[in-house]
Parts: sequence; structure tokens; C-alpha cells
Amino acid sequence: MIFNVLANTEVARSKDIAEALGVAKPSVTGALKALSDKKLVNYTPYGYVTLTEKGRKQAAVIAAKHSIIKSFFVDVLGIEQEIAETAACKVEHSLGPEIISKLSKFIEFVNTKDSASQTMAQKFSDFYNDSES
Amino acid sequence: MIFNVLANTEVARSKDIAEALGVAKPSVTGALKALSDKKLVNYTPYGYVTLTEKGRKQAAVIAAKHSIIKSFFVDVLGIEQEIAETAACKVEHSLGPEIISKLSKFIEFVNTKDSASQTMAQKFSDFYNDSES
DNA sequence: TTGACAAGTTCGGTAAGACTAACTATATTA
DNA sequence: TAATATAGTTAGTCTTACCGAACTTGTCAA
Repeated sequence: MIFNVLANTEVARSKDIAEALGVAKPSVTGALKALSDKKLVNYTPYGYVTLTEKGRKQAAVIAAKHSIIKSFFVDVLGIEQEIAETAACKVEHSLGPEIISKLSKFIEFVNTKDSASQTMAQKFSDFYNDSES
Repeated sequence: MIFNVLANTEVARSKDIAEALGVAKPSVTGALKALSDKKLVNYTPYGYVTLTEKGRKQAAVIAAKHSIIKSFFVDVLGIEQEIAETAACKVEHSLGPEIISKLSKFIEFVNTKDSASQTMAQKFSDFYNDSES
């Protein structure tokens, strides 16, 4: 989760991380130490926090996963942004490369247009709305 | 997780649960006590374990979720059974009712046949195989 | 029917992840 | 430049989830 904050903001102040994560300050200090031990962040007490090269790579992988999952929820299923965001955060750690890769292909597939230049995502939306009535 | 074992096997011996979960025996005892406190299982030391009515209901909810998620992985994405099973176990606790309900509808949608009496799942399979070459 | 073995439990301990309270370092601004 | 407010850290505690070792219970077979 800290990766997300660092990747997005580049700011890297401990307080921001704590707020973004909804967690108390000491938890952030602890987490930063742990990540520092794993050589994923450059951490010095009272200093700014940046990602190491290794950390940046790992963050990129996570971010890619996250974006694929969220896109599936939002663009395919039609889930609300905020719910999709939260769910993607929770789920991204549980899905291995096989599923992520297939999911990515699937999103691509669902967004290709058919003869009537309609995507499957659009058709599902219709299907869903019809079934509601 | 214990719910899964109890729901599927009906046997309910502590040892089986421990094996199924890949966990040591004391962990099972602890978990059973916790579930017993929540009135989800009937637990007496050294006795057999069964689900309470409440426990059965909750297990059914979880099982339904699980089956929807696994079905998406297997029947829609074409993921291997075992990987899908594992992933579904991890993911089922992270997805709320909005997503589960949409996902369920989506699986239904994907399995409806079009004019050429082909399901979208089949089309995706073709699409995926084409893209591999 | 009793003893040995398997199953289950208790006890004590470790590790992760969080918290509050109290302390320290940094930064701001008067 | 010195005081004070803000950010960050340390220390200590709690909870949860696990483990191994040692003990207890139950059962089955001689």
C-alpha cells in the first residue's frame, strides 16, 4: 500500500502515507523500516522517503495489476469507481500472474467491437439493465 | 476456511481440518473455540464438530461466493482448476455484494449464446489462442 | 479389560501489525 | 535566532495467528 502512495505522489512524507493508509504514525515508521530492510525504499530517520530501483520495479508490477483489476470492475462489470478501487486494493495481492494475464487479455477482448461496432462491455450493460426490470 | 471443510466433508474431525488447511493442530482447536464463541459451530472438546444453523447459513453464503468467483476464473477466463480454486479462496473475502452480484450476472451473460449459437466464453477462448501465436 | 497409540488440548513462545503516550528532531515564523 | 508547532520516532501494550512440546483423552485390538 505504501508503494501506491510513493508511486503516485513522489512526495513521500510519512504523515501523508499515514493519512492515505488510514493508519497511525508509528505503523508507518515500522513499515518503512521493514521495507528498508528489504531494500525497497531509501529510508533515513526524519528524512524523505524514496523508492529504490528494486522498489520502483515492484511498485510498477503492483500498479499494473491494480489497474487491470480495477479496469475489469469498472469497465467490464460497471462497478462504481470507489468500490472498485477498494476491492482492487484488497484483491491485487491474491491473484497470480496466470489470472492477471488472462484478465488483461479478457478486458482487451471485451472492448473489441463486433460487426455492429458494439463492445461486449456495452452489451453486458444492456443485458444487465434488462435483467433488472 | 474451516467452513469449507465442514460444508464439503460433513466429517468434521479436527485432524482433517488441520490437514486441509495446512496448519498445526493447536491452531484448529483455537479456531474452533473462536467459531464456537460466535455460535457458528457446535464444539465440545474431543468431540465431533458440526455447523450450527447460523454457521450453515454463513457457510452457504461463502460457498456461493466462492463458486461464482471460481466459475469466472475457470469458465470465463479459462484458468486451470487448481489455480482457480486457490485464488478463489483468497479473493472471496475481499469482494462485496455489489461485485459478486454483477459478476454472477456477467457469467450468465457470457454463457448466453449469440446468433451463431456461440458463447462469449468460447469466443474469448478463440481470441486468446489467436493472440498467442 | 487394559494398555498403547492416535487424536485433541494446553501451555508457552514468536512474529506481524496495529495502537497510544511520551519523547525527539525539524521547520517555521515572529 | 529562538520558541513553538508539526512531523517523526521510541517504548510499551494488545490482538491475532501461528508454532512445537508436553500432556490428556478416547478407542481399538490383543
